[in-house]
Amino acid sequence: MDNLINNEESNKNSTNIYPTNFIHEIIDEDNKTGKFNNRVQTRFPPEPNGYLHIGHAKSICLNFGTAQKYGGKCNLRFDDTNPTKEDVEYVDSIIEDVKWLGFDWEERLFYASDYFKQLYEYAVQLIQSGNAYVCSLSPEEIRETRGTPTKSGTESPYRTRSIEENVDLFEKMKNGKLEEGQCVLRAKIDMTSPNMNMRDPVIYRIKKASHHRTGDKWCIYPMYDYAHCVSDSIERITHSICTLEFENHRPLYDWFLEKLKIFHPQQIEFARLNLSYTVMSKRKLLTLVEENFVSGWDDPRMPTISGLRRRGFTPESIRYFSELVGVAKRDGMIDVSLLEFALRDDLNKRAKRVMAVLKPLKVIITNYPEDKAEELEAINNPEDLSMGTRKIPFSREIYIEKDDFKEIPPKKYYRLYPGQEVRLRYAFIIKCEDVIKDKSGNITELHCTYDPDTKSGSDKTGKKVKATIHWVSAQHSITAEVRLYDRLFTIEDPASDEKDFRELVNNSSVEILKDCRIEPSLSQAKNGEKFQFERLGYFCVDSIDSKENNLVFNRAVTLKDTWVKIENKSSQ
RNA sequence: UGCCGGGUCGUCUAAUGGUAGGACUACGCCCUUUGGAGGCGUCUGUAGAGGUUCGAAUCCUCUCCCGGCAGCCA
Repeated sequence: MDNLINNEESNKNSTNIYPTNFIHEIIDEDNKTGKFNNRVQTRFPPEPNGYLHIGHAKSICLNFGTAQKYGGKCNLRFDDTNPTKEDVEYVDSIIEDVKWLGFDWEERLFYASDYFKQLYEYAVQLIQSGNAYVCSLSPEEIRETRGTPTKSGTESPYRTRSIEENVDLFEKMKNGKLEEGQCVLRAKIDMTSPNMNMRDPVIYRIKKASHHRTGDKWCIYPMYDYAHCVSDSIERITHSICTLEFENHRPLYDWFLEKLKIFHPQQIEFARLNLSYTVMSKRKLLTLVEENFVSGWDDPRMPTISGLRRRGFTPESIRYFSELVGVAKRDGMIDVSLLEFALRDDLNKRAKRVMAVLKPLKVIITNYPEDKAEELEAINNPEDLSMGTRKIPFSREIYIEKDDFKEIPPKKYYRLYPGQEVRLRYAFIIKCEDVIKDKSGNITELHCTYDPDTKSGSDKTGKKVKATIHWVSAQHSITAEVRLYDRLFTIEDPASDEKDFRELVNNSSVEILKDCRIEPSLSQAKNGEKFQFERLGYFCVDSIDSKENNLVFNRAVTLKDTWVKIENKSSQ
């Protein structure tokens, strides 16, 4: 009985670490039947033509996570078969991002271009077995003869060329004797197939372009459908996991491997990730970069891994998010609030608390001595007392958040207003006595009194206040820039809108605050370091623009804010 | 009008012929020296119609809806 309970417990635990999904069920079944000798080998196969985004992160976590769960391996393989679109800049960024996410491909860093020679030889085999031919139709003619989804295509007049002629022409293609567009190598399958991918798809095309790895060695390059399945086969991939749009390609994937009679991995498709209020297509992301809607691929508003990293996301939070979204074949849209939840959940446990005033309002504590300053003890993280405490300076003049004062308090407003008392976090209870304004009626400062007997930790007065607000000492605090980010698009699904996505960009997706006041301990903050600014949110030192004497913080995510909800409700 | 794949709370995702559950969101309450965190609770769901069955989200039939496919892109 005890054993049974323990087993159930441990099963539960392992389920928590590796949540199951339909792909793992397939693998379980394969392991039962011994299909791949109980071996599990996956791969993450990006094309180096853009930066990785959160959708790729899901795929990375799935592929590496699946390998981990089954004691297998996951390769990193660049699908670099189109030199005109690819670049080492992207290779480098992808390597950095996958590593940062916490995954290790050990020595298994591969490129489809590593296999160009083998791919070529296999193509010759296809010709020799009568399964491929060189087609001299123009690109336009190929398109015209392909038919449409509802109308079958017609066979190319070059389909019946002799094997010798095909071998000869293919060699000429390889040797640069023929020009781009003059001919291609095609698989000989079925021009009447209801699956367009099977209507004699192109295997090789001529591209007299320099490749970022093979240079000018090749002037013919294999197409995805051919290169991908063969690359998987060469690497002895067992489960080739890809997104739904390749489902129609699976018959072709299988066809090549059957004709070549080589190791046959199983392709499995799952639904790609869509996130609300952003776009995920590389083309659109590139447009945002090129047309300066954002500052670059790593702009903190971008859904790219590098953007999220700069924004303040942690690898842990992204991996957790990937777990939360699940894996299925149903197309869907994940609410960005789930991503934010994953980050808060992580940072709540780990981020050091600190006080920062974003929109400062000066407060003079009139009954506090002018020349006095004292140090108060603050807890670094109430969720984790092992993170210790620190000292924060307190003095007669402090800054509080403008929002924490209202001359005329709305209903349910608990913070400062004339005559009202609040506690200063880790310090004293103060009471607002006077509101000082300039000639035009703007509030310039508050005069308050404090109760010396209410010091945090040693308050014996039993006084109760409705609110605790954050603050910094005016003379001790330092100035910093803080960037507040909001969603990049104004609507949930920019891709589905009839308007061009450029028109849907949120014009106020960033607010830059230059005169924020932060507690002095922050002068030591390192680039990339993350903090909770108490009551405000989680912030990350910007890794690009922040300098020792000019700190810049990015707001990664706000804290949940009950007051905002109350405020919104009463204003409706 | 072709082929392929999908339709379970607002959003994701479980239940694999046997109590429709979880997470996020929203709302409410408790707690709180962060209006944070935490705790408790509530709301809301099997696209439709038939059928098989003691019993159907699950199997069968039909209908409806959504996505993908006509690059010498991946």
